[in-house]
Amino acid sequence: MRHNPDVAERETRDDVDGIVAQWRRERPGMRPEPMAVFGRIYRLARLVGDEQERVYARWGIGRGEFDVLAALRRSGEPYTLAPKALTASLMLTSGGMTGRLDRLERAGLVRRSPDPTDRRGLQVTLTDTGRQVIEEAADAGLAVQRRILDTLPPEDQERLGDLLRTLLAGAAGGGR
Amino acid sequence: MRHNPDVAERETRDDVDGIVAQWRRERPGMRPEPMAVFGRIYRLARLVGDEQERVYARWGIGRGEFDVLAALRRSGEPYTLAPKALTASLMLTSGGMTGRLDRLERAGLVRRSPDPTDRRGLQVTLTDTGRQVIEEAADAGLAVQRRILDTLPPEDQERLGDLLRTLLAGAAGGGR
DNA sequence: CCTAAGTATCTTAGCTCTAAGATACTTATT
DNA sequence: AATAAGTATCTTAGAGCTAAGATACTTAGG
Repeated sequence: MRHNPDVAERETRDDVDGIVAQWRRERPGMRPEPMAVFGRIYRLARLVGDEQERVYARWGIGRGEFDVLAALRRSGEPYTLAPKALTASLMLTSGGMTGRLDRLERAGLVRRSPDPTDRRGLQVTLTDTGRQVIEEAADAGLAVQRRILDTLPPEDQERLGDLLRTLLAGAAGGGR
Repeated sequence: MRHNPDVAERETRDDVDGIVAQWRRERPGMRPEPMAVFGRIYRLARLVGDEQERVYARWGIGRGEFDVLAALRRSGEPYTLAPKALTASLMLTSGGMTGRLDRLERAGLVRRSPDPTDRRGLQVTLTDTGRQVIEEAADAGLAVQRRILDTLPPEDQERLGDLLRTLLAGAAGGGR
């Protein structure tokens, strides 16, 4: 089907184009064009996300743990944040964060200590091992992204980032 | 921060730009540019996906159930597919598909019947109610996508779809 | 035919998440 | 001070997924 000579002129059809065409055939008047964008966004998120997750497994962590370690590392010295801040920036419930921190602490990648200024609170700090793990895993995950992104020439990479920035602003702003 | 006059000239910074800048400050030489694309793809998938899910809830279904009903509806008359085919096209394990079909059958949206030509197999068929639900829910979900996509002018919408098609081909091809 | 290998579906155990709520501490009001 | 309201974290129950494997049927090879 993909190599049908009838469509050789525009050899850029993919599964998503097929789905859009099916809807058009089944329900004329539906105008399913937006699916061509969001269908691909969903598939890319899943495909690339799964591939990055397989890479992170080398260090014994999943995507969720990676995100926590990355937030701590990015925050700079002393690599310390409150669970509350992590919960907010990773858009997670407090229960989910408790679980991630339990796993990371058990693996020796973070340390929990009491907040000296507020006895309700905690501080979560990257251990030396944790810092080493996140730096190696982040480089490996980035290499996965770079290899896929290099399908596009540099000027298209930048143009794609710009279009997505605008779209994300529309989704984040309008969706409340 | 977003309305800091110092950055008024390029008033297009978002959270993802901030994350990229943090990595650059913390680890010079990391070249985190690909995150500007994939970070936004992940966020869009989550934000728009969650919003569509809230819409589907009006009909008592989640994203998973929606995808099954949509695959059946798109396939055309007689709206029948084998669980095996659904499992493959939705990239799900057989256990996950069993669960979705159980819920859909309990809700009266699909019917399971034996495959007349292969006694190992089943056929899953959309009920009349199921067909009505998927048509209404698909229109409502599409409206969510269209509202967000219309942040971009029509020519950018098309350009974005083309860039994503190329990127998805690179991810699906290279990732094996 | 008969056996071995293959295929389709369901079952079970374990994982991670959310939603709701409990606990413990802090801040604001009187 | 004393009380009420607010905040940070953890706990619990339930949903939906995957991985592994059980069951039942089909197909291929001798």
